[in-house]
Amino acid sequence: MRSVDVARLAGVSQKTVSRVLNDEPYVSADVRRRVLEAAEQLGYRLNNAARALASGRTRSIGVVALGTALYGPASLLIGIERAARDTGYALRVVSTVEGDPNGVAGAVSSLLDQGVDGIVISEPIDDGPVPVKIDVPVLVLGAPPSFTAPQVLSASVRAHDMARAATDHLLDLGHATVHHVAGPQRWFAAQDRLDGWRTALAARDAPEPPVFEGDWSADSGYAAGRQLAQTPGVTAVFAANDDMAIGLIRALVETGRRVPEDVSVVGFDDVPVAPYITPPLTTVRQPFDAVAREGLSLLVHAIEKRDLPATGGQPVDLIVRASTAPPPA
Amino acid sequence: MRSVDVARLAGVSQKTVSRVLNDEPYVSADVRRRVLEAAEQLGYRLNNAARALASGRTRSIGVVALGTALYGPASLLIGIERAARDTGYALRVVSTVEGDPNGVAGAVSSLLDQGVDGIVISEPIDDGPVPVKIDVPVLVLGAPPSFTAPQVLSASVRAHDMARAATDHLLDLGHATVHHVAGPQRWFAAQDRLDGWRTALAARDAPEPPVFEGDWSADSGYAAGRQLAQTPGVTAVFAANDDMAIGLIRALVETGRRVPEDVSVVGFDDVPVAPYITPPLTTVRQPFDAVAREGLSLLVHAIEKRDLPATGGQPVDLIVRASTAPPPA
DNA sequence: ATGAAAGCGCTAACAT
DNA sequence: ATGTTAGCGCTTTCAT
Repeated sequence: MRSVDVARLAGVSQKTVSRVLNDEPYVSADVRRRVLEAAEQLGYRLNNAARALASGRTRSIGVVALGTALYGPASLLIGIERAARDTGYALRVVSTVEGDPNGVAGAVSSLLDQGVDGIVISEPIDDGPVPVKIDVPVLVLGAPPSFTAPQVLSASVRAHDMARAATDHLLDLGHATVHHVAGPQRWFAAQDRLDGWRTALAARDAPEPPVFEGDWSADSGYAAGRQLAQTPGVTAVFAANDDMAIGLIRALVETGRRVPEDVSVVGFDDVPVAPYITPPLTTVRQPFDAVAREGLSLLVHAIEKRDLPATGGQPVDLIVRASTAPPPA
Repeated sequence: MRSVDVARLAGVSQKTVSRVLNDEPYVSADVRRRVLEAAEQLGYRLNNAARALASGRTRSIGVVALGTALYGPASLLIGIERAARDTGYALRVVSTVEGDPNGVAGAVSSLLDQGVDGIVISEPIDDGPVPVKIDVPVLVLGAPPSFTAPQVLSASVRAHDMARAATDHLLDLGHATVHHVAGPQRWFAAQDRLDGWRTALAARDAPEPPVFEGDWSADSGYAAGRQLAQTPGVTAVFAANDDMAIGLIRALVETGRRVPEDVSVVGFDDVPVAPYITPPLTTVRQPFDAVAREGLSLLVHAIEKRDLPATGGQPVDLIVRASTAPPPA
């Protein structure tokens, strides 16, 4: 079934059907109603391929996501989906696998093959340059813009500020310094958090202890914890995500350290179980939805060159629970 | 740029370019090489909209996902993406929001508007009938087939068997019965787990205690735990997911019950932090990737009417850690 | 306010 | 093994 069938039934031209279905002006109310009725009756849907071919626009946005169910990336993806839906764009998703040599470049290329009006690269890993010629606007969420494209937009997830707030919280409590269990440094997200931590320490002239680099897993947090437990003078640790914080706490407790009496721990993300582990975890919550909305409105603006909605910066959301306390006397 | 440009550069007809780029037979090696070179040199990509329009196939699969970052749904989505990619289909994602009156029907409709060759409905919520005429094959993951479509396939996530194994484990340990903290019963996934639990109890003639219904959150598990703590005779609890199990354990511990000495707890999912909470959680691991691969190969088969790869059933993966033990004497 | 005609860039069907 | 000819079902452009 095609729009001509609808046209015939409504007694108008095919073009008029097109006008009505695209909400174009200059259609009389009566004709509009008749067309809508005919379409309804026929169960007609516009053919998207034909639309895309004729107009050169696909009305879709491609997302390069990380192929992981980790809370942060997964939440951001959900946020992007919601935001995209609100803008009227469909979503095409490709994910990159860690260690894939093609990485982001391959993912972007596959989106370009599919045809998209814009691309979102969600918290990419630092894979080196992306050697793909991109001719649509690109939004990079949570990484420095480093792509070859006519328009590269970026929206910050403000991980730096949040990491700084987490570290400051510990410093405010009286700790002489704060240790850091970092995420894998190939991730920009991990780099940002480490930088924020570093900035906070520097601002107070606190010594910067060596960093433990994990891989986001509770497993790696646990390993870091075993080492930290043997390191003298550790009274406060900032972990780059909650999972590592949880592994860390487990290691600390197993080796006889009390949390928070002996060692304070702060996580990052505020995963849903954070309030229910022992002890309830102090952490910082990322405004995924706000970041996604803000970023997508930039992207859609770039695609359509339309008016840009104002965006208010999000406050950093530090959630103090029971895993942090002043240092032991 | 169009394929004719490539054809001109390679000195062949446009159709030959089409042949080469679609890996069709009857092209000489030499011509193939020349075409590929010309395409490469021009940075040419096939126009997907034109392809779709001409062929009637979009080479894409639509997914109706749940708009949540919960570990289970998120993992399944990742699995679907990976599996789809392996089959050569692009992915279009729409998510349903809990409580959306349009629900699955709206999501499916939007996929149909976009144009997809097949649809995957991932662990849907029981929203009642889906009043959409679907003319492409539909794969339903983890729910009874209840859609109007020419071909409804379904792949089981085997939650029933897994719930049964979890319950059996507790019964094997000597517990007289097992309490259940269920997921929201509007979710088929929650219904399945409850059924599996019920089946296990019935098979041993164990009494079936009243069920606590949570909402998957640690929060609701905690609430159930506070109540369970006041219920006499509770020595074993099976929670429908790990998050609820974690909240549950917290409540139990807060009210002076030891886990597992007084009360054993089994979760469901094997979230990454499960080994690191206190006590390490006994749980059952879902084979998301296998389910997704199996389901998608069914779907692709239905789309292409091609040979169906053999699929081996997945064994139930019960992971016994420290949260379960025999009942107190 | 509405319509007619001309593509959009491919694939399908049919030559050769 | 390669080329030719028609569409696919819309939107665009230009009339009216």
